[in-house]
Amino acid sequence: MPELPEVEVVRRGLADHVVGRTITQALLTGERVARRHEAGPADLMARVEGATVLAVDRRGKYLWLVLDPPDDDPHALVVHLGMSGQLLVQDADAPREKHLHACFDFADDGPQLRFVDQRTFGGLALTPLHEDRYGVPLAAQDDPAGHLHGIPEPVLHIAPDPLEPAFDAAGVARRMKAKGVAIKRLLLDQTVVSGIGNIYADEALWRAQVHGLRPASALTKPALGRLLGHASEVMTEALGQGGTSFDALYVNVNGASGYFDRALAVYGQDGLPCPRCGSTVRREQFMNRSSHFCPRCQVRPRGSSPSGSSVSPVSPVSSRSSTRRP
DNA sequence: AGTCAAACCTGTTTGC
DNA sequence: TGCAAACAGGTTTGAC
Repeated sequence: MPELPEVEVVRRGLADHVVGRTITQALLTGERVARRHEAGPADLMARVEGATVLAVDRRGKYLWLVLDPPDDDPHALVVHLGMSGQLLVQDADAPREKHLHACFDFADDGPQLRFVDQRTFGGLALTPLHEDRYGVPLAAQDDPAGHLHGIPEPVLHIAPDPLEPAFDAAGVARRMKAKGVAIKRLLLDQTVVSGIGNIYADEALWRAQVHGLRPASALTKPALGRLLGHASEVMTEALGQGGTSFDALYVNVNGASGYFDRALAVYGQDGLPCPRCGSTVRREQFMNRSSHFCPRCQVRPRGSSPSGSSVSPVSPVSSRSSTRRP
């Protein structure tokens, strides 16, 4: 479940279902799921045994279980869902998923935590926590339980996401303004701002009426600030709908889908009318991925092919075409 | 340094 | 109908 709202849905599910529980056994299948864990899957399995889950934190698309291990050396179990990863809370006797790669049992004999991943771009790693470069304190004073927070090693290079207190929109806008690269590239660059993927990049650009190929330096700082505001807003709205899912691959810890796909303006809507002006939404390849945009609301920068002089005015419409999902 | 394509995978949809 | 190609929410790597 890739982008920020979907990962946050999972984080909340884990906070409800695994915090406070003690792991009695971990079972990882194959080498690949722990390929980012230097010491290998056997080491990971051995070291989480007996650990209690203190909290579940997230930055961008990364999430991690803060562990209180028996040897008192604070660590986090970092999870990235990749393109198709799922964390599921399942009864121990529930059938084994086809792409199950990791399974955690708890001392209370309650439901298991399972990591299921069809495409195996996701994975698990056990790493120490570090002081944040961006302002999250290693020991969170405002945590009533006194739990250790901070940022795990594989997440240190990731910038804050728009939904966390450490996010500095003006600072990000300033950094973007200094670059001559396409604005969509920066929205997707997790070291500039994290959590935004292909869906919410396209939706934020549409809301801001900016074409993704526009050089960031050609936008004003206020315009960049507005774009980041739209990104934050669209992801908050998606979170309120349980995230975006087109199929059963993107589900919460209970296996349920979110509903934000019904509210998408451009992503996956090629050939359908723009909800704002009625022009036909286009899909084009740029940056090696599909980009969806309204050719009228989002003016292509000069010089980018195909030459964009063929945009004809279309009278505004007040409601969506019937070809859209009702 | 910055940009691009390829690589990592499996499954589904689309096109001939 | 069958088969192949294209495509999918992400990140990292290495080659220019």
